[in-house]
Amino acid sequence: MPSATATSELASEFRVSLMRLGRRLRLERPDEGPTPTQLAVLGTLERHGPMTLGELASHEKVQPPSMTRTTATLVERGLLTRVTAPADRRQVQIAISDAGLALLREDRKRRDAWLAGHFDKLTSDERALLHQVAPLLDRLAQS
Amino acid sequence: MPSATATSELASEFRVSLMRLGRRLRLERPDEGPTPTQLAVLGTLERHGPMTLGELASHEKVQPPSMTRTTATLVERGLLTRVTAPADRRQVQIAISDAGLALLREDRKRRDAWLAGHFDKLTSDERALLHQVAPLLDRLAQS
DNA sequence: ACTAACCCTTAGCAAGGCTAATGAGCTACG
DNA sequence: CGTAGCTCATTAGCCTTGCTAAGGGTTAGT
Repeated sequence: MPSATATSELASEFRVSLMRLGRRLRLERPDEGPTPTQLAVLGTLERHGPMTLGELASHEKVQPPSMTRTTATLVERGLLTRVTAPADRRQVQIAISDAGLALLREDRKRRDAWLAGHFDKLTSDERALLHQVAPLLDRLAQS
Repeated sequence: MPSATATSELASEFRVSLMRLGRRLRLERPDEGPTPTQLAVLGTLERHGPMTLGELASHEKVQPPSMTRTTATLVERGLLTRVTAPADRRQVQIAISDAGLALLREDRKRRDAWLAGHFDKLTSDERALLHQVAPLLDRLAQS
């Protein structure tokens, strides 16, 4: 049974570790390729299909203006398509384009290289741990 | 035995989840209090004791100029002390001040409130999972 | 038909990464 | 010694990516 202190301590260390790994991952970005934020958007659209800008924003835990800008960049590069929703013309439907899909797949091989590389060095127990923890992170992010 | 695809997929989803939770955590910041970056620095200094700016930067996975700026802000607010190292006067010793310690402790209660709060809602298995995974994240960040 | 609510965008700000170039201090070697 | 070169930190300046506030177009409700 964890004491209150232990829980708070866990929360604190966990958060710091999270941030460090986030920064470390950011370092792996090649200069040409998409940024982590952009990649997250592409990945989400690939996994969940087209959605409105607002849905996408709330999914990614950012405010709509931030998503407007992020998607604008990606549309400019032809990686997303963006059409006014026919049913409700206030909304904008965002979808990943073929070019986006291609880039995503090609990029993933390279992008996740070191992470996957290091994953390979983990024991299978540790890998299983990460596998279990990913949805948990999402549940925390949702709450 | 995980296939190459599964490993890469795990890496990818894990990364996206990581980013989302990071953003979600960022939202919890009160307007007055220290930012996540600042808090990470304070926490690291509390846990590991005084160190030079360079050590701190490499510990936190940022470049020295970034750490110069971050610490400058914190020194200005009296949360860190900063003295030229006597042995090597190029170096700067950074330490957390009493005010910094006080703020850190007081703030942790509040800051980690929702995370700890949600931790409390997890099963103890899940909590154990997070406990195991924090050092793992650090190992990945180090590599 | 008017008003209210909603979705997105525009404008502008802050935090916090980065690189490149500079300054100050140490070290090693002729 | 003295100087040439390295190392640590800083300065200057850039970019991304969060945010809020305010505004425009669209829809829905009375």
